[in-house]
Amino acid sequence: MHFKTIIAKLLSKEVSSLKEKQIIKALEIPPDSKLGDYAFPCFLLAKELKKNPNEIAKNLSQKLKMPKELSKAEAAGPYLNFFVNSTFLTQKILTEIFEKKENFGKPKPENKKIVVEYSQPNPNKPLHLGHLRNDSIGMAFSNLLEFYENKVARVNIINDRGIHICQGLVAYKKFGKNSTPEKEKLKGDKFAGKYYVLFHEKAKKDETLEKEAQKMLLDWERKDKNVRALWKKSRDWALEGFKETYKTFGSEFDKIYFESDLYDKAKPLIKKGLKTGVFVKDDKNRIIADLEKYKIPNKIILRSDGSSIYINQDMVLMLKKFKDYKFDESYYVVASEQDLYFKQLFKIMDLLGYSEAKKSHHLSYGLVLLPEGKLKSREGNTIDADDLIKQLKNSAQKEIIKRFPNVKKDELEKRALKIALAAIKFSMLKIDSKKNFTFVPQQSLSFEGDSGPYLMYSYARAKGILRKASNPENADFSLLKEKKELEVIKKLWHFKDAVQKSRSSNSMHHLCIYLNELATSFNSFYQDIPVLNAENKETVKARLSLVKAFSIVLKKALKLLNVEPLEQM
RNA sequence: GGGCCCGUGGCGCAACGGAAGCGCAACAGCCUUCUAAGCUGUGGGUUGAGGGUUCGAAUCCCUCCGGGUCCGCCA
Repeated sequence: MHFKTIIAKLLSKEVSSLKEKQIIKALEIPPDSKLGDYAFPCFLLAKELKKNPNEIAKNLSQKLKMPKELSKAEAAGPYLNFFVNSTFLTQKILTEIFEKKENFGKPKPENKKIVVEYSQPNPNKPLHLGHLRNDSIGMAFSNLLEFYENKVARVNIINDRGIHICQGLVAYKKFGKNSTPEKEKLKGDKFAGKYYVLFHEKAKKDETLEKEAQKMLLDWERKDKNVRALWKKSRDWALEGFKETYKTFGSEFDKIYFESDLYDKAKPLIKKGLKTGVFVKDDKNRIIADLEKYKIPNKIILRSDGSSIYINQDMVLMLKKFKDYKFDESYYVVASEQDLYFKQLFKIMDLLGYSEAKKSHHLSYGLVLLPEGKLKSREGNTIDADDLIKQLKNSAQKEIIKRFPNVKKDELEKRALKIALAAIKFSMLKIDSKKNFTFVPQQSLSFEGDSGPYLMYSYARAKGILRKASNPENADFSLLKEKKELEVIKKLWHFKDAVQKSRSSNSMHHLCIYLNELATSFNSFYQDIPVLNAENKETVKARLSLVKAFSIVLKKALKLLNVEPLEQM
């Protein structure tokens, strides 16, 4: 039985006016665990009892008789604070962890099919800091959904069509001299990006370039052989580059969709919309979705010349995803700039009669900013994903060499990369996803304090102890009575709450903040309480069990965040 | 002009309507004992401003101020 239910049963005997359910709802978790594990706010009874809450709390604390699961109830001002029986809790939590292992803290299974779309790179620009936040969220959220026993499809969409693509191609054709990424020793996405930037430099002085790009777009749509061949070559270069970064960063996809396959397949949808009056022709001969009656700005669906608008491909893609995965839920991990766009997309598809729309959710996250302002790749005010990873990896290497001067080169590389990625991912996930993220290098890249490496370090310390001992069998958990031991156990107990908070708010920061608290409690324990040198063998075994339990939960949680822990660092 | 989001100690961030916390930075300590990427302590906040609702507001409502973002025959 859950502790809340036990407390509610206990209280409802004394407080006839409140039903058990109401009490369960009213129970809170005190801000500091020193105050208690659960709190009942006695304001709720003040009116009907005509007493002040402090008095009520005091009276109740004297009257209540504790069952075995609880140790005491203490009045603290207007709150009646309950303490769980720590021996009971320790036994329960540790037993559960060893039984369930990485399934400890698993919430009630949802058993749904879910599609998560994220990353959405642009083939004319290398991946940057914004993608790293996007991918971090997309991967971690997908992992979380899998923990709920959902079948998750991670998908990506490449916007490989349109005038911006042709701009890069024009520049390449004119100035590229049939060069290749190999010849210039550039990663494919960097190579493609170079010509896109070059186009905009040259186009400032030469207006014919823009016209050439427009002409190329028409040729592309006509499926001109030469244009298509060039286009495909360039796109594949970019994709090769992305693939490399994804592999390094740990972004994985079950499927990659291409806008070029989708953009012109919306005709039936548009026909349907016109027939049902969802779409109308406006005075400029454009087809628009009339959304004003829903207090959403109208959306253009087709240009006056009949050519496609970006949203066409997303309309098609939603149905394609459903065809491919029969999803119960579909998430779009896209920055908050596009809040309105997704409102429009979902409304339009809903009006067209597709129930997929109601299953679709925009997982909107705040922009990534630099202290000096917004990222603007065209103006060079950007942070390249590969560069950032490399830079962090270098500083991680330096730290490792300080500690292990004789570490082998490949081991050094491996560890440094994992530490670098942990730093990046954690710094991006620990902030409420709807909030803007200000990237302050000195802080975001820190290996200290509230950071990914801090968590890994705690894990490595735990593993360090476990390596030096044999597996603790038949430990007597009741020997764990130290305050610092109990603090860790209580944190382990709260793992599930953190998972559920992250799920219900669509933000991984709850889990991150929890993990930092968990690791802090462990480090404090580590500092004060000897494990291998405890006073007797039985205590050694009990403490080893605690260390092991901690390592199991932390490892699982890090994996949810898509952070790979190190056994040694 | 309208919509959405945000405003919490110097900086970056937490806080189911309930008892303002964490990390950097600053200052003072702790390595002959399981990894000091750590631990312990000190200082620092009328939660942008003003009203309202409530026993109780950082949190909900209104007004204002500041910042971001969107409102394209761009993607």
